[in-house]
Amino acid sequence: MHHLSTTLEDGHTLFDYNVGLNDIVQLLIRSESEAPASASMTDQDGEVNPCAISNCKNKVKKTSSGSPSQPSTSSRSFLIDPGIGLYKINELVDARDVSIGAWFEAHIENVTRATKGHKNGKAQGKSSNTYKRTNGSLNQDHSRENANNLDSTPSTSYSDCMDTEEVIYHIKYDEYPESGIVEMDINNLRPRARTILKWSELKVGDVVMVNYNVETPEERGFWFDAEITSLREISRTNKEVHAKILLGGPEDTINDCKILFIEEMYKIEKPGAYPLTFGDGDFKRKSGPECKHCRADPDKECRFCSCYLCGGKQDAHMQLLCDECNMAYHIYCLNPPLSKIPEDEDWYCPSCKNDSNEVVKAGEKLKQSKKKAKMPSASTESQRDWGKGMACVGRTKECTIVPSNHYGPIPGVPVGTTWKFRVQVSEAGVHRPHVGGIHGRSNDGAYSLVLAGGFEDEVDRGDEFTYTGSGGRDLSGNKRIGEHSFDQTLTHMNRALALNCDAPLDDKNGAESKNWRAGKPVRVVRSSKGRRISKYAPEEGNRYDGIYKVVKYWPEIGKCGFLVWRYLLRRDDVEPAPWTSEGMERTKKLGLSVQYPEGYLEAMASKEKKDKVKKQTVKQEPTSQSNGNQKRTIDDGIEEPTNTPKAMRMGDGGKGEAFQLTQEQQWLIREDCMNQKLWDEVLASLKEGPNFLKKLEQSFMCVCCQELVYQPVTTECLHNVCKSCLQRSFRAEVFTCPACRYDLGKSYTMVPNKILQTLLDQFFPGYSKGR
DNA sequence: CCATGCGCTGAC
DNA sequence: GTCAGCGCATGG
Repeated sequence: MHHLSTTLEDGHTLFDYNVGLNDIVQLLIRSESEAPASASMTDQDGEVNPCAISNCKNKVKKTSSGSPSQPSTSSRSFLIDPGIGLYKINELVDARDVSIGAWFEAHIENVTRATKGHKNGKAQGKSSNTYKRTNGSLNQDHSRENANNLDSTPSTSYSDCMDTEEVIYHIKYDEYPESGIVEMDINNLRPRARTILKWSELKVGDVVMVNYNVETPEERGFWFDAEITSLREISRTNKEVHAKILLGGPEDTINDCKILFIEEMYKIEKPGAYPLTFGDGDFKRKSGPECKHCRADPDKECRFCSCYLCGGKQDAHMQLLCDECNMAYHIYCLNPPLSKIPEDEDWYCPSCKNDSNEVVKAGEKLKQSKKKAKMPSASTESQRDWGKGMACVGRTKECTIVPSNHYGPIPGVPVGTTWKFRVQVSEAGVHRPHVGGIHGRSNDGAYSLVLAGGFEDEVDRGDEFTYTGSGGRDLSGNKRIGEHSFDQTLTHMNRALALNCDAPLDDKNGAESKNWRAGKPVRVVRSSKGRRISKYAPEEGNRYDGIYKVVKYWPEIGKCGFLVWRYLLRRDDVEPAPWTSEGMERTKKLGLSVQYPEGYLEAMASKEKKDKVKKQTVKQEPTSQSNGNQKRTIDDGIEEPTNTPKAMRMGDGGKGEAFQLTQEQQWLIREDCMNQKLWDEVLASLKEGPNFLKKLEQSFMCVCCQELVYQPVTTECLHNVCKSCLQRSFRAEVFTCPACRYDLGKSYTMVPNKILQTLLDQFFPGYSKGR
């Protein structure tokens, strides 16, 4: 059983929630109308003495059974719901010097668990009375007639309650000389708080009640006492608040929690010091002169009914109360004044009012972000829909089998693979930037580049080519490429590419490698745009041509008249180049052809068809409008294109060349006997060539992180989960298999499957980088 | 956050 | 055919 408790000033502990089913707890009740300072209420140990409550007998409400005579017993059991430790007394059935509706502090002192089905529980022998919860409030059950004879009929209702599925709590309080039955309205639990705080009043050191959105490593969704430790103003009505969450004893305190949201904010003062009449929600907009707080005493200052602007209490019916700060305002004191009370439910005073445009209402999407507002499109009146074509689309997929800083081939992407658009090349992970020519990191190296014939003075001999760095272009006017207008420097991507060369970096004269093959590998993509200077460029789209190495790099004055950094790259790949006869044969075998974005060809075909129709019958009205919201779709043509190009039917990957396993891989697969079934399935797709790797990736995907398993633990139930994912699960005290919920047991030892890890590292080189 | 960028397409 | 100028991904 987990206790969440709060220590009161008087040293008592309040259990705030999570009192378990059938728990028996001890409860002390004290009256707010009887000052706790009263000597009769506090004994020598400083204990609150509940006897004080029964001292006054002038307000007696008799039970339906009539007699208020009480057996002298030392304990009582009551039913309450778990809560904050404060319960509202709705009905008094015994002498209490309190008025109906007053708030009491209930002190849960001790919790013991009663066994379900145990008829009398621990309360047996002592008196016990139980209440059953119905309709969300506590109603005394049919044992009420036993109230005056509890000892003789100890809790017939107790067993009744046990038969129900309701959660029942027994609260026992000590040394109560006269039996009394207090009905508790558990739906109206209020925090032990006294003063409503508004943001402006909140100070470091205040203790407030918070619930739900508290960022703590513990569970959410409960009430906490939070002692404010820091405050930072974000706006007039919003603050970033950090607090110390007080769960229970000092060891249960969580020191620095960011409070995301304070549901209700009350300052907790001395327990029992303030009549708890606030928070009923009915003083938002007053209709009469009566104020709950000052009782409309004209001499009494009251922030709830004195106009914040004129200070007057008059014309209460013309006062508005701010929903945020609860301050009162005469409608005629406002600037501009209002002629009548607004119909609208919510009203915010001038200092709390927010721009309604900034408010995100239920069901609405977030308002345009700052980023969006800063975008060039926000400040032009251009009507062009940039999202319609391929000019400005975003990715729809992301390559995750290798990290973005992966050197070398992308597993499953053979040389010769061709994509129509650069964004697809990015999605495949072959060359990530949409626009840039070089992908790299200035302190690491370059991973890939695109040959697109941007510089006339570049030479391409297929297995060797010269390349020019980036920069030196005038990009004013929000361009992505532009005129050469200044010298390039060996920084950013230029520096990255230079680092690939197996020679110490020299940003003045350049450098040449002694052993060019020792340099870092660069994936090279040739674009059809390069055709103007190179016969090796593909006819259409962007083709992956394999791995090259940087042989040397040097600065020179280019044809453009400015200094450029030039690089010599040489091919170093076992896969044949696409333009060789061997390569062409392989391309054919693998069925590699230009890949188009999903739906692209259909859309193009349907657009062409429409254009024809338009041309032929100019008078005819267009049939449908294209959907501007659908990116990646030139047109939402539904009809099947009449002559779908061959490439479409090919799909991706293609078929033909079977995937070859090395001897070692075959042996390792046989050794991984726990995954034999999975391997059998995967090996069945060996003949599908590149699809084999896709199948492999699917079969060994971790159910937790949805990525290829890393340091896989093969469970007894034959599932593969990343060790770190499984550890996370165990930390959350979930000791079952994440895939099938098979109980692994708390003491399960996680042994990574090294054979599987070796295999996956071979098939997907570098995938574990950054994991 | 800001700077960079060998694409892409509708409008002219 | 030419060209302005956009979103987006990426690195720093």
